[in-house]
Amino acid sequence: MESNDKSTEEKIKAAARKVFHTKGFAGAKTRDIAEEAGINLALLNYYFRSKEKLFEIVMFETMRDFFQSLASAFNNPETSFELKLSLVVDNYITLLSHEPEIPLFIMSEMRSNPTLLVEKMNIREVVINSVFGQQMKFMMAQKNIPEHKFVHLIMNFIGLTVFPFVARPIVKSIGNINDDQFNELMQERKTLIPLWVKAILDSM
Amino acid sequence: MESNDKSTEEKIKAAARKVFHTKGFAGAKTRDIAEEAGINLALLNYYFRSKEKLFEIVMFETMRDFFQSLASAFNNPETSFELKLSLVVDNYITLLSHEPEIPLFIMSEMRSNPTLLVEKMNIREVVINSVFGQQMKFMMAQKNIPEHKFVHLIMNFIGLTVFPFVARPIVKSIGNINDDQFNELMQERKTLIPLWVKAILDSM
DNA sequence: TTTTGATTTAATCGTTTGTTTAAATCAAAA
DNA sequence: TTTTGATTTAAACAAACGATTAAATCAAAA
Repeated sequence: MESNDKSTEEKIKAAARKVFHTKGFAGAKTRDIAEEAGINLALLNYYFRSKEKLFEIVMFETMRDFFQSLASAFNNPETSFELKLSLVVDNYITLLSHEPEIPLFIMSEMRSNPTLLVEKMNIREVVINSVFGQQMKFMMAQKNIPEHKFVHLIMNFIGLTVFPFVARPIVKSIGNINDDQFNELMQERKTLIPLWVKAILDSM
Repeated sequence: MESNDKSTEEKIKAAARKVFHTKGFAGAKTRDIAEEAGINLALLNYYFRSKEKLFEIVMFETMRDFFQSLASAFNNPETSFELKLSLVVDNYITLLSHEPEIPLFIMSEMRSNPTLLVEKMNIREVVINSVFGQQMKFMMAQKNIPEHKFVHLIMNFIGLTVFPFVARPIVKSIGNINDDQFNELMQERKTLIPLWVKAILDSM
């Protein structure tokens, strides 16, 4: 009973994750999720009280997946700034190669829910107070780069990594490539992005 | 009569643009649009046949705005590669400072409509066959940069420019800044991004 | 076996939402 | 002024959708 419980609940959650990620909250219909999970519509409301409740769970777990790999890699005190850079890029591209819809999903839903989601997991703390953040500020001080450029560099770093997944249809069109070739390009970026970030740093 | 026609039709289209841009197709309700336009609900179907039809018009005009400034700047044969780079970045950041929701809107709707929209305005032609594209390939040849890196460079260039607007809530949170300060940062990027792109090119 | 509580289903309810209809209003032409 | 056609509105329809209900099923405990 218990094992089947978990299985059904997980099955619904996995289906909800898939449908919410690809269609967004407003575009996802409870009947779509039920069909995707292979269950009756009423089961969805039996396990989770409502569409909203189910969505909150999916959103929370998605953001956890998305920011947790960042946070853990950012706070390893053993590794150098350069190594952490490579590790984070590697983690992200690996994660997004399996679930490429995550960034667009998060950004889209944030536009409807501007403050609430950002505050829940306070990204500012994760980024600024992390070992990585401190190492980066130290390096900027060494190179006489003004403090306010910190945000620019974070934007560049995350943008170079995440943007291709957000703009995947356009990228595939411009490069005239399929999904496999797109993933190959992203694998290449694991080594290229750290080089580019360093080049940007040196140019400032 | 005629002048009032146009005025009402434009008023509806402007309202639709605003609501579609911020809520997406599925999240936008025809009643929201009617209220935003200050008109009766039935008027929407009187001027435009349906929600879908109205959406198609908004989407077409939005993509035209978004890619046309690109295309025209890309195909000026007078300007050098470096100057074109600066002009395109400047155009884009100016446009997006006024309508920051456009990129997220386009990307979100593409996920529901993968092929149709990309094919309509064939971005590949605009980018690859443009003077800018040819100048870039020439420069890459001079620097012995392998051809397949072309897509990487385009991703970097557009990503550095567009991504901050897509991730605006997160950027504002990380930088602990308000909308005005965000726009200031974007103004700075008008001069910074061309420098960074050159730094990236030199590192390859 | 019978009982009990959890799980699953079919059917339906009430609201939202896109669209239509029929009538009212208005501005210009006759 | 009357007429005509375009414009606008109030009201309602029909389908989609989120949620609930009541009954059926099933697995384990008594």
